[in-house]
Amino acid sequence: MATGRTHRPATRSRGIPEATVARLPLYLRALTALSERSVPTVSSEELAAAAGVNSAKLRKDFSYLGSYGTRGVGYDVEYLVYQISRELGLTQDWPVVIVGIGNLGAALANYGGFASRGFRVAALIDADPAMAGRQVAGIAVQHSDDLEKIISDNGVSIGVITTPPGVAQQVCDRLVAAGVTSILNFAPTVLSVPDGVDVRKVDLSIELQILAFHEQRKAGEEHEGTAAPAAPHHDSDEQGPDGDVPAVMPA
Amino acid sequence: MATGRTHRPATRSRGIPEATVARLPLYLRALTALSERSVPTVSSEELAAAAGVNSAKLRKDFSYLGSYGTRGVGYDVEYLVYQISRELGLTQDWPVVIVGIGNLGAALANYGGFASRGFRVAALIDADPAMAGRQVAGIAVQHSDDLEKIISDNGVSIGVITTPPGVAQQVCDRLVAAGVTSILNFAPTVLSVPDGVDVRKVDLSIELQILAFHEQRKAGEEHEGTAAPAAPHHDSDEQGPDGDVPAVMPA
DNA sequence: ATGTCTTTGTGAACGCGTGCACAAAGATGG
DNA sequence: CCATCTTTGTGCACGCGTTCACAAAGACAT
Repeated sequence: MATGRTHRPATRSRGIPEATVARLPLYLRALTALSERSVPTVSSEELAAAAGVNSAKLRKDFSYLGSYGTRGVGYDVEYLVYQISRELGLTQDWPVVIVGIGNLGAALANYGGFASRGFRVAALIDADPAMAGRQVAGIAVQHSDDLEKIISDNGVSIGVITTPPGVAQQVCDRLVAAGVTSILNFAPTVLSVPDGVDVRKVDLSIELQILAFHEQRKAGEEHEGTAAPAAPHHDSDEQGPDGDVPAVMPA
Repeated sequence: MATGRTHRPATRSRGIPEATVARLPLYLRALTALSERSVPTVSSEELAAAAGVNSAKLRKDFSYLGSYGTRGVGYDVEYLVYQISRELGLTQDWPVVIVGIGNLGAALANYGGFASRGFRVAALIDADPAMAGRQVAGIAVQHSDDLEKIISDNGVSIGVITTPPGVAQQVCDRLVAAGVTSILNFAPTVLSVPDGVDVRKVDLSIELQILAFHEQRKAGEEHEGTAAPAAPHHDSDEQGPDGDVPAVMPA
């Protein structure tokens, strides 16, 4: 995970724990791979190994969905694929808009994972007039002036923000006002949204810093010297005011 | 968040809880913004609001680092920036390699967040001979034949994998064998690594599916009809064998 | 110096998530 | 029909993370 985790605090939606929901896509991916190899059934042990989790955890996760297994045999792959897909809401079509077509936005637009599994890129939106009309991943980029109309015309409820951090909150506000209730945020900003709107963030910078922490732990542990100076040197090299950086997010 | 979270199971490194480590980058970002506005001190309440967390949680987090605040006043911004940076290991230089220079790899190479905060893109690596020598973000792409040499010559310990999922495990194995001990994985694959190697994954597809789950919950709840058919229709539209997709990850 | 006011640091309780370990259930063979 | 074997589903205990609530600590004014 990426990931960060900023959405519903501790609300368990209809008995399915949040931690379980976060693992269902993992199971689904492993099951889809088995399905493509025409494997009919799979045991919790095998599937758990494929998904990289504990088998007891997997069984408990599935128990929240219902009793879909057969003791002594395992789980029917096709049936489970369908059940999980349905539970995750992937049997319906989810139109998605991407706002901010820089390097990252373009990469996501080209991302094959959108097309499969019910997600469909309904529109690409950018504030730069020079971008409007250009084709990215076979889709014409539209200007952000038309954001509200695009959202309502397409019935979009999921938005992806890949803008510079300085404008992320404004974009978010407009998306929410237009009817979007789920946001995937790639900009390094804390978004504030009204109740009922889910935000998940993906933050490369944070992931790297967490890795660096553990890396330092692994490498260090012998030379615990170098006391802290009283006047720290403020290590960011002052690369201009925040909020007007290229297209992908700065630290 | 993002991300998913697959690294150290429950090991608390020297008393700092994993959950706290994951929030330190958030605090650091908020503090850096304050620092740029020359704000001298900040209270736990203000800083918590800026970072989007509970103030009690923030105070407890900081208490693991030591007593850096002043009662009745708050925290010294500059001092705290330094302390957190040091704790996260950001006062040293971390050379990073990116393997797989497709759309996403290129986007990350251009990502400003690398340059600041101690991270430096030491090399870009791709398996395609046609890519070798081309400049991406001002850095020459090198062929993956030289992966081991690049790692050891630059003393790289952090690797970023943005390859198609079919080759992610091989790339991972080679990175680890060459000395990399922290991996940020963007490929939708479960990587298996030996003990002592940290893996964090960022998975767009999983994040979207989690959003879809909650979105379905919000929208539904009234028409709980449409019983499950016995023979599910296997909704992925069979877009070819897994493992040979463009450059960014499929579902 | 003393009192008041603000804000930190933390003890304690609670809830969620994880993993063990086993009983129940069904398949399979004789 | 019965015995055996495999695998699920889950009760239970434990540990981590979160939050409340308050005592301790310092700033500041008088």
